[in-house]
Amino acid sequence: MPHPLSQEAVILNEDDFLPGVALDFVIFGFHQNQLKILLLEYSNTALFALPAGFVRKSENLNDAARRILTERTSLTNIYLEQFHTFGDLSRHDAAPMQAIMEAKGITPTPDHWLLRRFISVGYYALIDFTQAIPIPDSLSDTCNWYELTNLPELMLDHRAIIQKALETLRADLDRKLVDFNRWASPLLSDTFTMADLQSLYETILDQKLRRSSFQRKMLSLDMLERLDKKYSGGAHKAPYLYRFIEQNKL
Amino acid sequence: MPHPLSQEAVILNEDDFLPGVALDFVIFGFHQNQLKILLLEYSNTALFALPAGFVRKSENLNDAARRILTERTSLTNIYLEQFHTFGDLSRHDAAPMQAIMEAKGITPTPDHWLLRRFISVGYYALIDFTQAIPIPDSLSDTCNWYELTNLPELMLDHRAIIQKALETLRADLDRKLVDFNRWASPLLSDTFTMADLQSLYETILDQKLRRSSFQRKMLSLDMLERLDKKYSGGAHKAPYLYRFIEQNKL
DNA sequence: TTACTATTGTCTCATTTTGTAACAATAATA
DNA sequence: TATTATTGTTACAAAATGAGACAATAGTAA
Repeated sequence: MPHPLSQEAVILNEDDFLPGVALDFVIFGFHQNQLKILLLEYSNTALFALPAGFVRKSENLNDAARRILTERTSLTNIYLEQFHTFGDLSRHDAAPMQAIMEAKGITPTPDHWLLRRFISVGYYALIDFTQAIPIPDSLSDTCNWYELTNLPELMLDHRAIIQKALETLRADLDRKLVDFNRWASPLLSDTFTMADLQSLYETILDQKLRRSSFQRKMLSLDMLERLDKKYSGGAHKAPYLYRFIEQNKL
Repeated sequence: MPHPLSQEAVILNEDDFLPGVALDFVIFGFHQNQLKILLLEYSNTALFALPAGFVRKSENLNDAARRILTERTSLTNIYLEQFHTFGDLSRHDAAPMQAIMEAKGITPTPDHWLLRRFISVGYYALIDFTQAIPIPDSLSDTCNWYELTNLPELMLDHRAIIQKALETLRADLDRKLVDFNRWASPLLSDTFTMADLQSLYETILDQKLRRSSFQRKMLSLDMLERLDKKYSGGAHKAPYLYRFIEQNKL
């Protein structure tokens, strides 16, 4: 059952959007040692695809990215980063989109604007996937989380786009972690333990980290504020809770 | 005097290109401790701008970038890197382009495609500016090198684009230096001394580096091949010459 | 109450990397 | 032959990181 909000988009009007430009999103969802990705599934086509959208004619590129991200996840104020723009001719294949539209009962003319070539600006986001309410777009049936290690068959070059996003996220992690607290990003809860943070790192980087080195490094970044202890009920010493220092305190 | 090649482009046809997408180029030129940038000047307008271009309908984005770069510099096989895509509404101002066209004797209709909004994909390149033969495009009078530390007034957000390109180049320098020898990039001559290489680094990073540390670091990267000494005629010990190790030897 | 266990915060020491300066080698010149 | 500027390398200090040990402690089991 498509989300009611998505109905209006069926009448997506070519004239409302910048021509030739699309946005593709690699939305990483983290929770308890799991890293997932938000994908759309199209009816009767067995095609999975990254969430995507277009730029309104009087809308900033980055604002369009935030708008679309909110439309798909129901979340606002999300950590969002542009990582690459894709423009190979091999990306252009009208067939999948045509199949998708026909599955929705639409018969596009051969020169329908959605079948034309697009340059695609790639963005990635990182959120807690339990916080989001995935909402399909007008042409898709489902919008769900899939494990990064076990992705279904994807449209066109979408797997390569995911790979590039993951590499960028991994390379940027230290530097961009500071930005997390600029946004009310629901990635970690407001307070968290050092083990929580380490688990986030280990899941994204897909490698074990040394506990003492990790703690030393994180504390040296001067971005964490130590709070009270957390009595978790576990049969062991209680860890401290931490919070990202607010921007105006830095 | 416009270059003869540029005449054909006056009849730049909207139908040949992808709509809505432009490419902007920050072409860094290095030579003997100087870092310059290639800029176009438009007739009777006192407007300077980055070289730019459009993507043909049956051309890869990156191929378009190479083509345009060659058109402006007459150089092929250049180290070229996409760094960001710009899409703010504030970038869209038809007035400068209208002034430029009118200075060329063209009176565009108000909805002329060149006056519309574009999303701009930014690329940077790094070459030896003595190797290039700058060629103006169809709308500009001159195409010349300007010192990075003393740039003229630029159109729109072009100064911010340069700043972003420079930050990216500086951050990528170590990692991307390896790519130099994939291309027959005329940045350093085929063989060079360690001092030459250090001078390149110091000019781009705009900071002095320690000689012994630099040498140690460069040699540890295992990308340089030591050749014979260079007897320069200077009253001092002759330095070794180096060359980037060819890809297939790595 | 008292062991016992799992986890935590911190410390120590070894290793590696980097910063800094010194040194001898040497190619031209005076 | 002495002098000078520059080079390649080494030596040592300082800093960063890797790897493990240790005591502290919150619960559980006896």
